[in-house]
Amino acid sequence: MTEVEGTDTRTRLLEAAADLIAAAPGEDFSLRAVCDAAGVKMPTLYHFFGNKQGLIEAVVERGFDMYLSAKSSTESSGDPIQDLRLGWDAHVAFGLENPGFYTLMYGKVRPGYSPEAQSKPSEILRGLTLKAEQDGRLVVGYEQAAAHVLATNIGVTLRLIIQGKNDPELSAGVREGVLAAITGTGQSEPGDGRLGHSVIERAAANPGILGETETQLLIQWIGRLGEV
Amino acid sequence: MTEVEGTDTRTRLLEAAADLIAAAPGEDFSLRAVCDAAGVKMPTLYHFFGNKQGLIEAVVERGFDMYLSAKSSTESSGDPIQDLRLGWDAHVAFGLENPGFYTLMYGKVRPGYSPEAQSKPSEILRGLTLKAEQDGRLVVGYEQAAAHVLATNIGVTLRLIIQGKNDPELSAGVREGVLAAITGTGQSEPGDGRLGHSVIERAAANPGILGETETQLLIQWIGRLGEV
DNA sequence: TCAACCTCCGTATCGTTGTTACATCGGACT
DNA sequence: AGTCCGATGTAACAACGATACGGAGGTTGA
Repeated sequence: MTEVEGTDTRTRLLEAAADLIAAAPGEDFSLRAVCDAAGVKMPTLYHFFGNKQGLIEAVVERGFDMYLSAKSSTESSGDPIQDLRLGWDAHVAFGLENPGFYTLMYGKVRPGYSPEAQSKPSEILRGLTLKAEQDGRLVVGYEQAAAHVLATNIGVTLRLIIQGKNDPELSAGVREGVLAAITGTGQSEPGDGRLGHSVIERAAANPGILGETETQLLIQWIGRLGEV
Repeated sequence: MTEVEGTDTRTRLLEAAADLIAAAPGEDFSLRAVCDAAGVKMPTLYHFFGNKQGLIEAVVERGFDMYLSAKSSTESSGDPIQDLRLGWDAHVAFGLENPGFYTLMYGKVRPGYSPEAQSKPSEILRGLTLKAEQDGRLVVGYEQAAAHVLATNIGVTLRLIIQGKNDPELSAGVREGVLAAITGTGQSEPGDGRLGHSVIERAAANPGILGETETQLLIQWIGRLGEV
């Protein structure tokens, strides 16, 4: 810009690239456009990022940071399954709000290609399923459960991005189906250590029936029943 | 070329493009390479396909034909749910065997972009879920069920392509979870009168755990959950 | 102090890409 | 025979990613 530019060049390039990507999702943006927006020539960009892929990865990493900071603020209900639910919704919401970033992060499908930054959210997800497993809530291994959740969560989000409009019913439907599948809801025998899980799942899946506080209380009470 | 060329030029271009795409998934192939492989100059390609996108769409359409012919040969069990299962597996198998085609068909994620040829398989899918609905097998609308199946099926397939190796456990797990979700099997049905009985009995048997009023409230809430 | 050095950045250029204007050839129809 | 149209080639364009090269400015070390 003609104004003073307090931010350093690298950051300016990164933000310019992020803007262009957000404006036109996909990776079909021009490095020259990025340089123009940042008020710099191309070798400068190459100096900082090596090549286009380097710039994209830096942008993606930045996107994941945004995603994680947006996610970490809304994820700690105590109940791991409920955390999975919140994480699912946060994932979908981020994808719909930032389709440009999201398609770069999860929409690029090449065999063997998995951005470095993807590992962090996956780690968090596995942490949640591990906790759920330790609580005896899963009927499949925690890694299997995490893969199950991840694949479907991405699938739904990409689908929603493609069709442009959000579809809470689809997202919630798939989400509950997935959670039911990994928790074995409906197949649990009384007294097998998973007391009341179907009730909890059902209540949490439909917060409108009981209301948020009642649902939370219900989960808490059933937990106390199970402890004894 | 020097050899005889029985196939017509358009087909040769199509096959050359398909080969290049299959060799290096994605759409980052050169039109000149296609022309060289087909023994033709570029204006010929433009004469038949207009532009690169046109060529890609033609290749995609060809891919869908392959997919459908591979699918239709293994899909008629009479039972719509079982057909969905077979269709799911055929979908995954095709994606893993033809990642190049598949990523072009379903891996391209741009808001509002949906290849023409995609509508055919989606139509078939909706036909199956409609039949299932008419048979009274679904607990959600057939369109919702179809969207549910499609999003997860694509999600799993893309995931398997990315991680290179097949994972029948993941595919089957998600598949059964999805089918359970749309058919209602494995989940406690609304109004089946059994939701939370073990919880209620335990609470009623031990009024000291929650206290009288809480227990009463719990029973009431679970009743409301079951009514819906 | 001064020369070596490193970071940052511009000039100019290269090879490749998608795309198009224009010309050519050959068969089909009138 | 003449005209038209589909199919193909020649040549060129602009935009792209990438790179070789050089220079300005500050920092460092003897």
